[in-house]
This record gives sequence, structure tokens and C-alpha cells, in this order.
Amino acid sequence: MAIKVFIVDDHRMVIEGIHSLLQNEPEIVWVGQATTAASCTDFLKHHSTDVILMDINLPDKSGIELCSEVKAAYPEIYILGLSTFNQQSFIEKMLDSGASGYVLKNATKEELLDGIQTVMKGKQYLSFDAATTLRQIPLQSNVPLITRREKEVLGLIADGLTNNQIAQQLFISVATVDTHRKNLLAKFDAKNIASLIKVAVKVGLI
Amino acid sequence: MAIKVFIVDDHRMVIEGIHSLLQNEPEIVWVGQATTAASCTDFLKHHSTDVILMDINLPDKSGIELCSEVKAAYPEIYILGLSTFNQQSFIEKMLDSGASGYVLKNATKEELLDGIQTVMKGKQYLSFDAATTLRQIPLQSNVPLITRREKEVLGLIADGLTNNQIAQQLFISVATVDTHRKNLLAKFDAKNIASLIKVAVKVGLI
DNA sequence: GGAAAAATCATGGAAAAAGGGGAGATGCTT
DNA sequence: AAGCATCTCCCCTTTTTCCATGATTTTTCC
Repeated sequence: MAIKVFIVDDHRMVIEGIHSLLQNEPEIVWVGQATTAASCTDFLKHHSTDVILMDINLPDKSGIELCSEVKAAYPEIYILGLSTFNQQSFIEKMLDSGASGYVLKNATKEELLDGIQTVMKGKQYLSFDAATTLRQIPLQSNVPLITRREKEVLGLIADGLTNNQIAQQLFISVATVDTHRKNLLAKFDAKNIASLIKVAVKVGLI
Repeated sequence: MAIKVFIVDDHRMVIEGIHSLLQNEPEIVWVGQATTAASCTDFLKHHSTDVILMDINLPDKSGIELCSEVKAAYPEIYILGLSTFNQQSFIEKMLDSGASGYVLKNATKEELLDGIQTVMKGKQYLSFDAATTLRQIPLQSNVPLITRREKEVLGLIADGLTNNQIAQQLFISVATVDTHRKNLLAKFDAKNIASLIKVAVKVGLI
């Protein structure tokens, strides 16, 4: 029984590459492709698939959102994230949103096939080894856990608001904002806001 | 006379995709591929090519550096940059380093062919229009031009150093660091360092 | 060689953040 | 009921940033 595969990626060359990699595989059926989240959901209204290869960056919405939505509507579809290098931080969110695994865009045909077949069995597939060997990525995952309020404050700080302005906007006292700020600095182990923002943006928190 | 094309990209799927796009084109000859800058320069020592399709992000060094090096050693080779979306800031540097143009990774076959043929005529090819139409890139195109020194200071600020520490590290006075800081804030039209760093990281400057 | 751009330095004052405490009020879980 | 996390608030001091204004030297480029 052949596995039906659909792909969502805004880079035509990646679509073309994967298509080319898979086109002579007997156990894979290429059911379609999309370059936007919207056209992906449209497709799913009228067609079925077993596996979706999903880029994390899409033009109209993030792969993370799309992943949640697809999983909510079609829990039987397995989603395999597609990732370029500097996006490890998003991967756990992708998995949290229901993805069954991910492969890197420089994966070989064997890895890709392995990934598709593994998730079809209901297992998780991660091509993490490839990532770490190809360049020394600091294994992070030590991204601090911050609360909803802290994230909110962090966003406003990154927008350039002062503690005072944030306090007004959130209807809380400046002292509270200051406390959140201090907690953020402590959680990120950052010397000041500059270094905090850098890490937060890189890690996808902002 | 067929055009010899070589590609350097660390994403095998992109290589595969472009290969697939070009394989049935009579006027294109695929001479080889590399996933690192090192293997690219190795290849060029023993083989020739007319055009190099070059990714801006490579594992061992940036496409910008590789571009300068290749152009210095083989000025007759035309280089066409390959870009994903959020890297507009690097493109002008790529052009400064000798590239003849660039195409986006979501380009169609026609655009890619057009790009290759245009640069072979010694002209510049930019697929910028496609970028702006496909998604509304917010600011980006007006990424401020900052100087080498400013970038250096910006990096240290983002690492969490204070003006004082930066001054010591660069052997300049605190007043100078402060001036650079002010100029950066002005160029980015940022209210404070927090918002500056956010934009700078997103735009790929850090 | 001259203009423009970049890098350097300075003073002084207002505003904001960083760093150190402590503490009460929720609500959720065990 | 006790424990824990979260959100809330406050005080104090020091450090740092932000802002305004002006100037000199070096580099770069035409």
C-alpha cells in the first residue's frame, strides 16, 4: 500500500527537489503540493493524504499554527516538519503542535524515505544527528520557560516600550513590570536587555 | 553553446530541485555540485564552469566570502546568488562581492533560466519583484546601511556588554562607543536598544 | 588632491534600567 | 491544608543608557 505524500513549502526549488527525490519510489504517491498554508488547507478539504511534509516557515502563517490546525481537523494525518538549520528552536514547538518528526532540508533520499516510513508507523522521526554533525549547533533546548505574562512583557520591551509605558498598557504598576523584567533577565541568564532580546529573537520567542 | 552550471548549497533538496528543473534544458550542462565552500573551491581547481549558483548561507563560510574569493581567482565565472526570504540584507553585499545577481529559492524554472542566461550576457539579474509580491515584506528593504565599526559595536551590545566594556575591548573611548550607539539608534529609527536588537536580529545583521 | 564618509572624542544632564532586598494575593495541584 | 507557581506591589542605590551639541582626525573614493 503506497503512502500518499503532500508537501507544503514556499520554496519551489525544495518542492521540486523532494518531488524529484521521491518520484521513482514505488511506495510513495505524490498527491500534491502547496506553497502557502491557505492552499494547503484548501487541498485537504477535497483530497486525502497520509503524510504532509511541512516547512516551518510559510508566507501566510507559521508551520506551527498550520500544524495544529491540520492535526485538529485531520488527526489521522502524520506531519513531518521540514527544517533549515537555524530553526532548531521551532522544532519542539512543531512537535508540541502535533508533528511526528522532522527532517532537515539537506537530508539524503534515504533519510527522507526513512522519515516518511517511520512516522507512518506512528513513531517519531528526528534527523537531529545530521544537524549536529554538519555544524556545531549548541544543543540549546535550554530555552528558558517563561510565563504568559512574561512573554507579553518581553514582547513590549522588544517593541521599544519603557517599563512605564508597559505598565500603562497592561494596567499594572511599574514595579510589577520591573519584576517581570528582572525575572526574564534571571531566566535567560542575561546581563541586560540587549543580550536577552538577541537570544529571545534567535530562539523564536519574539 | 551550452552553459556550464555549478551549484553550491548546503541543502541537498535545493540542489536536487534545481538539478531536476534544469536537467532537461538543452542549453544547460550540469557540471557539478557542492554542499560546502571548501568543496566548491576544490572543484574549481580542477574543473571549469560558466555560472555558479551560490547559496548565501553555507556551513563553513558565508556565500559573501566565497563569492569574493571565487571572483578573485576566476573573474570570468558569473555568480548567481540563491536566497531565501529573510536575507535581503545580505544581497547587496553579495552583489558588492562580485555576484551578478540572485534568484529566490521559490523561483520558477523560467526565472531560474532567465537568471542564468541574463548573467551569462554580463548583465545583472535580480528577482526582487517576485520577493515583494509573494509576501508583504514589512520593512526589510529599508534595512539601514551600517558601517563596519557600527556592526562591530552592535554585535558587542547584543552580547550584553556595556559601553564601558566595549570601549575597553576596542581600545576606544566610551564617548566613541556612545556615538556609534546613537548612530545605530538613528539609522534603525529605534527608540532604544531593545527594539534595535530585535530588528537587527530579525534582519540577519546579528 | 579634495570632498565625503567614517571614526574618533568630549560635556553635562535627564531618564531608564539593573541589582538588591521583601511581601501579599491568587489559583492550581497534590 | 500545604506547596508551588504566577502575578502583583514596594523601597533603595548604583549603573547605564539616552539625548543634545559640537568638534577633530582618519579613511575612502572620485
